Amino acid sequence: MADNDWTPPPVLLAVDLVIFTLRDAVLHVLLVERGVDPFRGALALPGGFLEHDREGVLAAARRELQEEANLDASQLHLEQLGAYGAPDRDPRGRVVSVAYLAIAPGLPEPLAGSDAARASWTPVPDVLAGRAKLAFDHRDILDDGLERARSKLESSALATAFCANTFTINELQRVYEAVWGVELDPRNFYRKVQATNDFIVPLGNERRAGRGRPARLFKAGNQTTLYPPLVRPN
Amino acid sequence: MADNDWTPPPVLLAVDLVIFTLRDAVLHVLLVERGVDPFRGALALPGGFLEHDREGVLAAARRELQEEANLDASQLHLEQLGAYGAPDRDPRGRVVSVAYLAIAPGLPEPLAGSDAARASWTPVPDVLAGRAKLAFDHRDILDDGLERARSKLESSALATAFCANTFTINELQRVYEAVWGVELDPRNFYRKVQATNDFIVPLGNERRAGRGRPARLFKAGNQTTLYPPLVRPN
DNA sequence: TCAAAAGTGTTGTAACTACACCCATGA
DNA sequence: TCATGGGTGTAGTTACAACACTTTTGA
Repeated sequence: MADNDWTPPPVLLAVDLVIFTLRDAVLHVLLVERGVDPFRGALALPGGFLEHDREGVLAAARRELQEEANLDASQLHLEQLGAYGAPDRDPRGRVVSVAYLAIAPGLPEPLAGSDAARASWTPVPDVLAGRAKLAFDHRDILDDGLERARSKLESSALATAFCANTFTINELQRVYEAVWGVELDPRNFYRKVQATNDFIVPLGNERRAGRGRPARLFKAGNQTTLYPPLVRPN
Repeated sequence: MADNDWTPPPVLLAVDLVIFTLRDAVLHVLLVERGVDPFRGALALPGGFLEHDREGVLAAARRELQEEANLDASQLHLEQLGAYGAPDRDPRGRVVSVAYLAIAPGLPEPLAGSDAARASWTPVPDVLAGRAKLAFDHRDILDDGLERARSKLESSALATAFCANTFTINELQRVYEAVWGVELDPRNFYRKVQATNDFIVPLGNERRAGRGRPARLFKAGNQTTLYPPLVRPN
């Protein structure tokens, strides 16, 4: 912190959100179509500026989550990714953005709510393959968010944030497979997640899904760190 | 990114640095004594405001590293920790700070250079035990920086950033012990670091240190990720 | 009775902890 | 010749990938 009376240049502060969910066993990210220049018509991460100078950065992230995605931050996993402050990242002027990573369970309906009209779930593989171009440096932010999610699946119980209140072990496995982009052995996965103390807790009832043996239902346990970790292949 | 023409409130943007080094096998952090209110006389992380509105956040971190610590950023490990944006974190007004973690090799002299006069290396255990109080939310930032360093020692070659160009395996072990706050078995450590491909490379020569068998000298290899990781006990 | 999904057993191996032991040096 | 620190050998253990196998269901 500078110790003199010189006044530093103000910058505009924004928050951007990387919101992941799983839809049909594919990882999706919420993107909005921009209605104004720059990058009019391009896709961008949802986000916005701080509303007033008493609003905390985390509070702004929660507000945008509600406004742009109609999601309740208190029900979701939300963590900071970092600040993006390259001087030329926004052609309009000096904007520094603090990015957040949010994880939502798969939702039956795409989205509802006023501001969320332009928002849509986009398959992450489409973005990675370059089939969906992002505005500003949002591709970098998305890459960082994806890497954060991938690495936190290894050592934390983050995967349960992708699931509904109750889920089967197979559903949990699909989370790992979609985020990591790999296939896992269901038999080894089955034992590994159950061996980790209080990662998932059985509910006693089962779910019949057409054919095959019914799967036991689980809910998320209280454990936040996974020991031993589930290490991704490669 | 908001799509309207309303002008958001500007905030002041600062950078703060968590600079770690090892001195006499104890982890130290660089702290400066504040010369002005608020928190006059208290200790704080080195840092400062953005100098002009074309200065990138990373560039500001590098500049502060040079000005306040007389350290050359191109020689050091420097990575972003995150943004600290609680609305009441600075009593002077709305200041959002982007924190960086820097790792410096143990230096023979404390520090030299004009602005660095008030800066001094403080033992991290003193801060953790509450024997050195920090201004603002700098204690939180320090905690986050320490946790980041601890976890990156596990899976990256960060430990070599604490060492001089050439070092012995024992010196590398002291890095792990100081940062993790544990004791490690030197015989297992010896093999583990050498088994990791291109983590450290032997130089062929040795160092005599008074008594005992001379130790082989190594330099950092090109490997950045450690596989298998060195996992900390507990 | 067959396909599909859930769940169990077992083998071989990588990587680790713990500790006994030997080597090279200065005092 | 002893203390000190460098370096090697090895037994017991944990965790895991790979895959054969059994169980339970719907069609």
